[in-house]
Amino acid sequence: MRLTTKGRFAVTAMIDLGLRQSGGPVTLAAISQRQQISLSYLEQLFGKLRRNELVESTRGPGGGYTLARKASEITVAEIIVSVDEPIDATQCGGKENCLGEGSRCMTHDLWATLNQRMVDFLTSVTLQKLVDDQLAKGLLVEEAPSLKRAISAMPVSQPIRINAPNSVFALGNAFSKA
Amino acid sequence: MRLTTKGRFAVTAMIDLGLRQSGGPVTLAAISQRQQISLSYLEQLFGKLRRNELVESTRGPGGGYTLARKASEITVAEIIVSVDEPIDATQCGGKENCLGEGSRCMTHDLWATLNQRMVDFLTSVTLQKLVDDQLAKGLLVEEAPSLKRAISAMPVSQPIRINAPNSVFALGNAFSKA
DNA sequence: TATTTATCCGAGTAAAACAGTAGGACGTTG
DNA sequence: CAACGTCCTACTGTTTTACTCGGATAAATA
Repeated sequence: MRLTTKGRFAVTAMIDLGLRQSGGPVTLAAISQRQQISLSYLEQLFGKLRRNELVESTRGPGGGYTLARKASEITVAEIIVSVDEPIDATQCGGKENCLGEGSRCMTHDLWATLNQRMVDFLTSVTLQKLVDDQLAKGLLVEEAPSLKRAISAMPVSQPIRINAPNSVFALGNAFSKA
Repeated sequence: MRLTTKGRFAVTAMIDLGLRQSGGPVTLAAISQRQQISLSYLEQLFGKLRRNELVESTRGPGGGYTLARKASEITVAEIIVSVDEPIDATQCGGKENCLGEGSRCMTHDLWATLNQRMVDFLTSVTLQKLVDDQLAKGLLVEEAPSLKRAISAMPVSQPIRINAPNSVFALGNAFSKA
């Protein structure tokens, strides 16, 4: 369970998808524009989401992505582990690297429990809930333009590059130090 | 709230300290040997722990570190934020960088809540509890040798270098993907 | 006073992960 | 076939992680 901007972007994009998929497949280009996430990056993320069977894709014109299941059956935890896939447990996984003794590495249980709490929480939050939250906030989802060619002359806002690993879970402001 | 091996080492070292401080100040060299953490690295960590007033130091021979408070009054959360100090919130902190609209960046509440849950949990765990857990596991804390010079000819086990960022919170095994 | 013990402290470093880009191949639709 | 849109691999710059190194400082002991 790792928590980075990658996971946040994935969740954000999935919300966007959940909000608009009623009108057929949603293109990454559209999500890219709305959410200010670079297209190539989205392609990476959705490749993983598709391989984890959270979304389905249809290619060619008119194509795009749709949710593979109902939004109420997709959890935030699933989204996050899909894109932020866990590297093989380098800690005290199976072997003894802490101290050869029979004792687990002292904090093992602590981290395991913490992780479980995080997973539990994120599992309890469905995509549907996040979508509803957005709708409740008065966000109005305008219909996708039926004219295919109406988009060409849009001012392409430059996506801002933030290149800061872990910039999400610098979530430390909740815990400022005196 | 960031979670790395640095935080884990700090907690581990603090447990070690909590277990042995009854016999006076504990040296980092001793912790280094017992917990297989490099001395220099420990110095870094304890520098932060001291500046955050979780430990106190006495210099010179016979010196070392002691807990600045009772172990029951030190939380794991404090230890972690001390060493893994939060970088300034690069997300959507105060300004609008998500989307200029009035809406917070869609997932803002989600991350804030998750973070709070993590903090709550880690705050609920005291160092005393972890120390007790270790004692309950039958770990026997041998007395520090009263002979000062009895240590010289010990086989110095080479600390293993693991240079793997985030290797702790690859805590993903609890959530393996089908 | 010299030596040993130990904490302090800043700078430096290799490897890794993060956040993204580049360039193209492949499949649909019109 | 051309436009569209997904697919895929590889590459890159930056930041962070996880350390090491060299020395300064302070306190006890010889």
